[in-house]
Amino acid sequence: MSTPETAQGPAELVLTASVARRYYIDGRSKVEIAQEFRLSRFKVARLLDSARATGLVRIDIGYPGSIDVGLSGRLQEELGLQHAIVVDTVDEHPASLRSQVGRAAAELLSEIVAADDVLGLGWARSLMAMRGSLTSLAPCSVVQLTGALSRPDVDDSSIELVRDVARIAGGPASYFYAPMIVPDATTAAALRRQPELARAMERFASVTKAVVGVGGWDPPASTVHDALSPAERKALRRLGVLADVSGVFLDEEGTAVEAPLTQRIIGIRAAQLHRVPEVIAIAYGPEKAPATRAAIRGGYVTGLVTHSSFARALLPNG
Amino acid sequence: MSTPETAQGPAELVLTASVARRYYIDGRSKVEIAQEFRLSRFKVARLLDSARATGLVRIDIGYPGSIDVGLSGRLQEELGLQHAIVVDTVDEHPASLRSQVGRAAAELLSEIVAADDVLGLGWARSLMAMRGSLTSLAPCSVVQLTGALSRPDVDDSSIELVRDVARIAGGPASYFYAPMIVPDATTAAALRRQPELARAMERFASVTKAVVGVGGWDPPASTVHDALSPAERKALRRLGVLADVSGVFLDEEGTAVEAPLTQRIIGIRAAQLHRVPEVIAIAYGPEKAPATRAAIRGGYVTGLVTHSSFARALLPNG
DNA sequence: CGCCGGTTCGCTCAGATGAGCGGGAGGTGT
DNA sequence: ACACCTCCCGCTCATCTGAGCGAACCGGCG
Repeated sequence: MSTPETAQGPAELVLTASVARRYYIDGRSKVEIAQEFRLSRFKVARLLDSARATGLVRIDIGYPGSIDVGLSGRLQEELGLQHAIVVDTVDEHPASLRSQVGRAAAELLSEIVAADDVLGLGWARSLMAMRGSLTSLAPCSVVQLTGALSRPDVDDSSIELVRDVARIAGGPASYFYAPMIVPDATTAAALRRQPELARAMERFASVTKAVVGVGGWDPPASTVHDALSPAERKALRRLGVLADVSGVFLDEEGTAVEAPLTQRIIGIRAAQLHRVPEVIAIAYGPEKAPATRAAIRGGYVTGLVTHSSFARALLPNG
Repeated sequence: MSTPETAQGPAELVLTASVARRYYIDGRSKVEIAQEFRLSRFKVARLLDSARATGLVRIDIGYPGSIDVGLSGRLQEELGLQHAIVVDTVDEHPASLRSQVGRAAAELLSEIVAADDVLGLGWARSLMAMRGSLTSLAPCSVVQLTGALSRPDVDDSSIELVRDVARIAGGPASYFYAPMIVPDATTAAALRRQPELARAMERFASVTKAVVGVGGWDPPASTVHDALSPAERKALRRLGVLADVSGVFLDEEGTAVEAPLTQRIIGIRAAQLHRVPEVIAIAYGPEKAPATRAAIRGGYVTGLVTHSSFARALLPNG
């Protein structure tokens, strides 16, 4: 009743276990095993089936490192991502999360970036953390995707990021000196016409891989959000903006929202970002899950590096 | 240094894990997996190999019941036994051991005895324990192999055992009323000529499976040993007797020893026992390991039901 | 610039494997 | 006693899989 258990006797059980060991541990073929035990190969196959069915043989996919491969795989499959890396975290402290996720992102980048790639970088603290762990990279071009957004608590600038990564890669860097948000659309347009910026922004079209942070509006957790006035925030919220990805505003469905503020942003535009074949978001802190979901839904993000609780928050069921 | 770890990046790791899940858990073929992931089937094979090699996929053979299948298998293989059942015991109390081992023996008997078998039964407390757990048996003949050996602490007689088992099996019983050891060879010879005994003993030759206990002389742990006088014990020891199996005395090599006492025993003879295709010993209490080893070495025992510490004592290494 | 050891990749082909089938043994109801 | 049923076994055949091989690629090094 309580134990479904196999009805077979102990001799068969021992035989089954021995066969299973020969097959799974010693790696012998069923034909060999059949000869050794004087069985038909069909009998061997049936014994192995029953060993699997009854739980005599247990196979589990382990976690030799800090990456939760199970969650990663589910995330990748269920959200249709090209890459998904979930760091298995117990410590949920933001700084710890950021460094672990940043390290995973650095490893991912080392792995998937080739010399002929053009790597676009957004601006986020998580990207800084990534750079901190980045030790090697194929000699690709590195492109700055947005202007700088100064924060009192972060002294690194966006430009430093791009130059550092380019230095590690040993490839050319495309960067420019401009703020991410300017006071009005006219200033922005003027800035964009500057030869230096115009040249840098031409390169957006050739970006093949990008790494970005994701900012959330609801709940608010975005570097961009923090830089705005209450009125500006309210305006965006009225337009249904839920997320920002490298200065691109998205609603719940992941559709790009053209806000007045959009005109004042110096950086890659929605259409260009959408055309980048691979956009990897680094996201931590489960409160950003809705924003990230929107970005993925809209196709603005095709890869994700995050941590366990975030992944679970993102997944439809558990 | 401390972690040999795979040198591959996280994306490959996740891919490998996903492929491994498809293959090992979902049971898909490598060809299918190759199509799903847009890989060659060779690549899939290599990923799976690396998953095994790096420990990403762990396969272990479990223990759903109380039987230690690993030890059982080793015992069976390394000692060349036809059957070996090792009960996984934590409690080493003799009575508990006896009942657990007895139960396993009962299950083994239910499993391997067929209607056309002739089942011989020796005399030992462990056989009593087996009978207590025996609930079903093919309708075979049951044959008493030795006379009775009364002990103050055991009220069941050998004959009861044979009749009980025959009743459970629903087959004919062959038994006789005689003591196991008689005072002299002449009395024994006279007894053996009795029609009743002679008829019963004729059946020894047709026994196809037997269950026996094993008695040890060094250290002493045998029902037979206990029934002897100090002088008799000394005589046997001088002849190199180390074990008794159903009244058959064996030396360290497992060779049958013809002692004066042998003539005084009513029961199956060494040569006849040796011809029984399958002799299963029920043994518990590691002190009997040397005796059991001798019995197996000599080919008098071809199957064993025992417990963990006994099995380990029996095995050459660990 | 060309050579070379090492590595990865995908091919061929023989051998291994799984799905499905039919046949026989043993149990069951009439 | 008979038909029926179910389980278990081993067959065939199409497919899958592993071992070994050569081609292509890569990163030094002369």
